[in-house]
Amino acid sequence: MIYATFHKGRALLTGERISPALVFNCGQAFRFDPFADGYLGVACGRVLFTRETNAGLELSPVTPGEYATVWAHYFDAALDYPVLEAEFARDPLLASALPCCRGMRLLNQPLFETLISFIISANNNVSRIKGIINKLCLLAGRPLSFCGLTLYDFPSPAALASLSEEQLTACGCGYRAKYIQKTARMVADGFPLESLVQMDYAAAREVLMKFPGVGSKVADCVLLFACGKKDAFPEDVWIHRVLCTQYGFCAKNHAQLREFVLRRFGAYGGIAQQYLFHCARTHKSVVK
DNA sequence: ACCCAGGGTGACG
DNA sequence: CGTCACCATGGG
Repeated sequence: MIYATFHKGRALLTGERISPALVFNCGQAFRFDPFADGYLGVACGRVLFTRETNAGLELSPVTPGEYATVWAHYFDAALDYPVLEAEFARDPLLASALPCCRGMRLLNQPLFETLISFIISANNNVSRIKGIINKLCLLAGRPLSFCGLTLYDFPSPAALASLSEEQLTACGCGYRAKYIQKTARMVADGFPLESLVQMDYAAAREVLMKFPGVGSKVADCVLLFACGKKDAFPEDVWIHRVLCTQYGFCAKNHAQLREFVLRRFGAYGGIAQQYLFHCARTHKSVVK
């Protein structure tokens, strides 16, 4: 259980450990970077500075109202991670991944931003993904000020849709420029993205995969990181190697993967995936 | 020069 | 349903 207290424009979260370094560097979010003794970034249209202290996780600038309406959900405060991890620990292989994931947490991120970000992620690496997104924000995002600095919000669907393919290519989008433009236009033209949250996993996935540049893996990332579908299990090259080498299961298609994952990890398989993914990526030799 | 990165698309069997 | 060439881009 997470408890929030407030003092002088800051929120202090206690009860469950949340590590900004882990949360913002595990490949789920691309807009937070080290700043001073914490991490600074933009999410949900606001600048946020986070800092891990002995007392807990500090968030600023945050009012009690903003925490209640925005950040509690963003940091997935309703889900008890220690309880979940205790459940995970019953799986010996997953248990061995827990130590390198202390303070891990899945964020509930804005839908449009997540959709575009993971279209960009296709056949790409994290540092380049961050660079591309940063340029898009600089070009078409609303400016936000913080301590004399100017940061930029992620572009609205309309703002992103208004960019030319040349502008998108100039940001480093490469062959994904067309996908981004088409997807942004579909959303700007009124596609009800938020309706995905109410749909079940299979239905929402089917809808998402109709967007250009969204295939099996990107759809699962959006479902897990922005639609609250904790059973979505994105399978990239890393997690494929983990399942294959450690679990002796090499999925041949999505149906088979889903069956295995549900049986092995249950309704929170997507979170298990994130733990295994992060552990594999930080100890490359284990699986490579 | 080659390989890889949180893959998707389209063509073809 | 499965495979496979191709797709920009930058860093190792």
